[in-house]
Amino acid sequence: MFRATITDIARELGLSASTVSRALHDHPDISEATKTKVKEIAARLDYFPDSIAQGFKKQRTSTIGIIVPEIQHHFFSSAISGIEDLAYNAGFTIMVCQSNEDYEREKLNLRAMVSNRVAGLLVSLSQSTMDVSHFDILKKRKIPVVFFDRTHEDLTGSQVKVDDHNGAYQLVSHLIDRGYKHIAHIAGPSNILIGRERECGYRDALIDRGLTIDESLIVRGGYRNSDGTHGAEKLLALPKRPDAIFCVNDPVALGAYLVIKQQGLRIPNDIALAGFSNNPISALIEPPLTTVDQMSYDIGKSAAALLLEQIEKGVDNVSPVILVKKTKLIIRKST
Amino acid sequence: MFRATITDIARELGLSASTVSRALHDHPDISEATKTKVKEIAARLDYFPDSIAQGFKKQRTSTIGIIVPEIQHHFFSSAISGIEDLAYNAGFTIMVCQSNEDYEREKLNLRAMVSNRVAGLLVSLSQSTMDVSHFDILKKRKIPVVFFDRTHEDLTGSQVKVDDHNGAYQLVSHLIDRGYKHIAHIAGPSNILIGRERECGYRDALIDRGLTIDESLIVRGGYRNSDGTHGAEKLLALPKRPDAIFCVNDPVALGAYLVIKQQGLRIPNDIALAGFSNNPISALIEPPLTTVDQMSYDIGKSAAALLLEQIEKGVDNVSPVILVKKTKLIIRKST
DNA sequence: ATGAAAGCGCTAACAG
DNA sequence: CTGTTAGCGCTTTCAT
Repeated sequence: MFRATITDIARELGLSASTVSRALHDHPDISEATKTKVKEIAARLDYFPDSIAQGFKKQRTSTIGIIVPEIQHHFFSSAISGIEDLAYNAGFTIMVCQSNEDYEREKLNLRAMVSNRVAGLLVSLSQSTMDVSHFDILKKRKIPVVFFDRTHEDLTGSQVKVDDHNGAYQLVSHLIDRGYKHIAHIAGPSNILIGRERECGYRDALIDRGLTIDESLIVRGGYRNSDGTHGAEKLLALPKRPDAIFCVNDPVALGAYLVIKQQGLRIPNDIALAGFSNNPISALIEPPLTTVDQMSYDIGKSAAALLLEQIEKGVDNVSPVILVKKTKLIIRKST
Repeated sequence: MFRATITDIARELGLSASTVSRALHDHPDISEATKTKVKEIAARLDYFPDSIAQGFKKQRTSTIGIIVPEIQHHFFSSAISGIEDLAYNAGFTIMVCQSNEDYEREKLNLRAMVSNRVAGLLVSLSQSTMDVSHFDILKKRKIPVVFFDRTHEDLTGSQVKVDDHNGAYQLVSHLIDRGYKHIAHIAGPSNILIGRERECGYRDALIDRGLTIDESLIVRGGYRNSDGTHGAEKLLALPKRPDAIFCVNDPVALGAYLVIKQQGLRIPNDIALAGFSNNPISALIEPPLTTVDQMSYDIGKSAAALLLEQIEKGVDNVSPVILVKKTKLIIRKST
């Protein structure tokens, strides 16, 4: 039940705590001789720094906070994995909260993060977040933040996302090329940019190819499985059934997939289906799903890299950027 | 750039910091009048406690540490989600590290957790962890810990897992009932208990039903997708091909699934396939996979509940338990 | 019912 | 090259 502190090492060697601290940090002022001695004793006593004490003193920890809607959503768990890998290599640990798509919980998560003096924050918004002013506190406290994937137009910090508009545009163009004429869209909520941009890509593709937009073919929901189920049920009940459905993301597409199968319809013969995100599961269903690769792991890594830069250089010395990654259309048998 | 502290509130009211601290914590000594005043000012100044300072003072934070092999594995991300939900309700936040199945990284993760003075730790071992003595530090520091899913026989703390032996036994019995005679097993590494117990369940089921065990039908690997691929390749190249394969978990089964499909074999007609964990993906492939439900989210919640109890009552006042959850056999078309 | 004071472990002026 | 000192925000014992 003994925990070695810097003072223990100092006492052992008849040095001061500050010298030991400096030696441990390879401060140039300290002689090689003492550095060696200090490190020797440190190793012998199995000393390792108390991150909490350091964080307290320095007013900032080596922890990166992450707020996502749902941890178990593949896109996010994969992004978190990318963040963790990068953070680990930079000597940071991650603290994760999930908003469960709930605005109030997102606000509390944010407080917890600030309260824990995270060095920086990585955020993907909940689908129910309309107002983003709670993030103002970060600017006030000079806490670096990078938003990824689920962003909002009123946000001022850096952002990392894929080119949602273009990804959707390409996908819908592909559907048109295949000869589909009545292409429906199960859209996301309009407060979150990715939802709006994917819908916009969908609309623009139709318009550019001379097709008319039928508003009854656009149903709006959230980003979850169940939203796909409900959306598909509505669409399939339409008097003139669509011949293709483009879903705002893969979880929604999978929800739709189940409904289509249940109703005994064949994909793509009776109705084509496409998603967005390229979850691993989409390659394995039968038929495999056409989708847009969103490079979740890379998005996580890029967002973390941007954040680390801000942490290192100071939030005031880095101007916010919006990093837009290219998507890749993955054509499979569902279209 | 102003952050209200307890001292600010104290100054504002002409009180001492200690009184304010007590008022904020609803200490019985403090009069209702001052409590009200303090809370009023606290709200006005948008005060909220500095968790780091609290943790520093109290020698323990309100953070629960989690170490898992891979965050993006559905079983783990789902368990983490369960942990986070429970932790959130109890006023804790979670800190997550992934070992990437690497023993050395697991050791460093552990240090980071201790260094961050987590209130308690939830651990699932990496597949390369043979020796678990690095966890001794937790006992020395009296840090509560609960191991879940991937455990090891030398571990002393509490554990939460499913009845792996029975789950495998039931599954293999089902295969025998179906008439399969040459049932192969792609097994996990033997250092981790779940691997050994699932294998044991497999062996016992065969023996109890009077079938002989053919060691050449047992191939050993890890817990990842690629292990399933390699395992299946070996098994399918055998002179006498097995008529069924039971895989140590769903990711491995999916790796095997791809190989079987690639080789043009039909499931289950040419060869049956079964997994373990009931990843959502396993219900959606064609044919859907027979598997064993492992209730990942619940395992996470139960482990977290056990941990919180230890944190609350003190690690010395709770005797370690091993919680074994019942599994549920999910029979689908792949068998 | 409230205050004074000490201290958790570490770092960083400032001083020598 | 090394030591002294102060203090980060909070809790808690001991006074009053």
